[in-house]
Amino acid sequence: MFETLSQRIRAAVDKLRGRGRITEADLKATLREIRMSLLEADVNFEVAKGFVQSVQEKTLGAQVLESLTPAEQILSVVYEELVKMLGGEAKQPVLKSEGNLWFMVGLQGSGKTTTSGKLALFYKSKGRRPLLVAADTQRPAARDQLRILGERIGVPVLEVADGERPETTRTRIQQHLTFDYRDLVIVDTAGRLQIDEALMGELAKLKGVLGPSETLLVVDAMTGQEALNVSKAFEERIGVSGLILTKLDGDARGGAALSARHVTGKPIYFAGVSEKIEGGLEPFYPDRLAQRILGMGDLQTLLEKAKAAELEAPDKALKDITLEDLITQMRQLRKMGSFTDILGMIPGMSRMLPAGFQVDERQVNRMEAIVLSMTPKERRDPKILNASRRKRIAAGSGTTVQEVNRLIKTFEDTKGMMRTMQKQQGRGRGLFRR
RNA sequence: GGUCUGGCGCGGCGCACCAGCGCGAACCGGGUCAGGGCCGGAAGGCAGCAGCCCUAAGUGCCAAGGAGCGGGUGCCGCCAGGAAGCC
Repeated sequence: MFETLSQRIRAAVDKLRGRGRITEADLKATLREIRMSLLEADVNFEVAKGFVQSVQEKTLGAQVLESLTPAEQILSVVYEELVKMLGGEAKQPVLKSEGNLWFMVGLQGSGKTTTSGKLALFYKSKGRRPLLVAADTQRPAARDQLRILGERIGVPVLEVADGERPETTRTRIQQHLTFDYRDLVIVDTAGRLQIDEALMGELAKLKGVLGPSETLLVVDAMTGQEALNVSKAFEERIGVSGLILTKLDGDARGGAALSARHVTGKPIYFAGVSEKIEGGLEPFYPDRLAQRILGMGDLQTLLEKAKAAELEAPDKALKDITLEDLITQMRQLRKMGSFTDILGMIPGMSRMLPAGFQVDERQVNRMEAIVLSMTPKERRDPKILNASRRKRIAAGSGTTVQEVNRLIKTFEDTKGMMRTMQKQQGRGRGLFRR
């Protein structure tokens, strides 16, 4: 998917490559091509228009960075905007520690049932205990499908009876939970080939009775703009909290996927990337998709260059690592094994480490908890952490003020270290940033 | 009779009280509370930060609706006053 779009955008930008200067006319021509390719990819007209416009504004207003060619700069703006269009930060549905009830809605053929299975497996592998509910009261075949799926992935499936009333379904779910405790109930609702009033009414009623904590709309990415109308209808009649795009691996043009976030205003939680149940569903990452569209290789180097350029720009604030980066790194290292072992392998690293840097998994979890207890502002700018804030964070994360202090110290040290390394050789970046 | 003055009405413009919409609390608001914590042998409980949702004081937008205020306001309407001049 996106191959055509990807090629066309890159071709458009490539034309500017190797040029030292570009005029506004050049830019306009490029943007026009990008817009055309977006439209051809079936991106919503308004979205495409807005996209091109903000790229233009940003590009014209951009500060000229010496180390980047004009083409590279435009590409990086396009990338940023693309990420924004896709929803910016990746979002995930809210998971409480128990009593989660998720409603899967969508048209028949959107892959709703398969997706329910994938979701169940996804969370099962994360240590949750899911329960699938086959809630199509009219088509036994749909229930069979889910039952077979459930057996395959080892997740129990509760089937409704033909014409069963919502109240009965609710009671049966509750009964099931008393003898087999489950913390995530995924309700696979009935689907139709098209939107019809009767179905909507039924779903709305079932939703009212069950009171789901999330309502996930499954949308077939291949259906193009029509998918957006479907989304709107579901949002109006039933209310949707997030989207799951399926069949992203298909050869469709993908415009719907690109516009969905913008048009519906709902975050895309997951994307179905293969027909396989195992690993066929991935959390939706706007930045990764954007990278795929624009071509990974180009972007990797480009983003690094752009960041480096920013670092060198004298008055622009140094783009330091943030507390979140620190945690991401720690998580990765936690997965790989002992922290100190890894660092020890890097020549000269061990002596740069603050004393007492030994970290075990439990410790990393606690550090993570500390960061997670901070407000976004605090994570960005730890300087504002005064005594009362530290006290709050410690209490909220189940740690002590001393531990909070230690984390901040570690962070500051690391930051200092990064700066030194960047200044010294502009290399070594790879360790703490990807 | 008009020009002129005053009052009322209508219209316009301005203000912005209500309504509407948005933003809005690190902790010292509410809900939900991931992560982490606490109690417990366990089963289970409990407190609770961030986030998210809601809300307060605020604050911004709006000026179509409700209530009102203000004019170097209108070749607007009605009433009243009229010294001189002018038509």
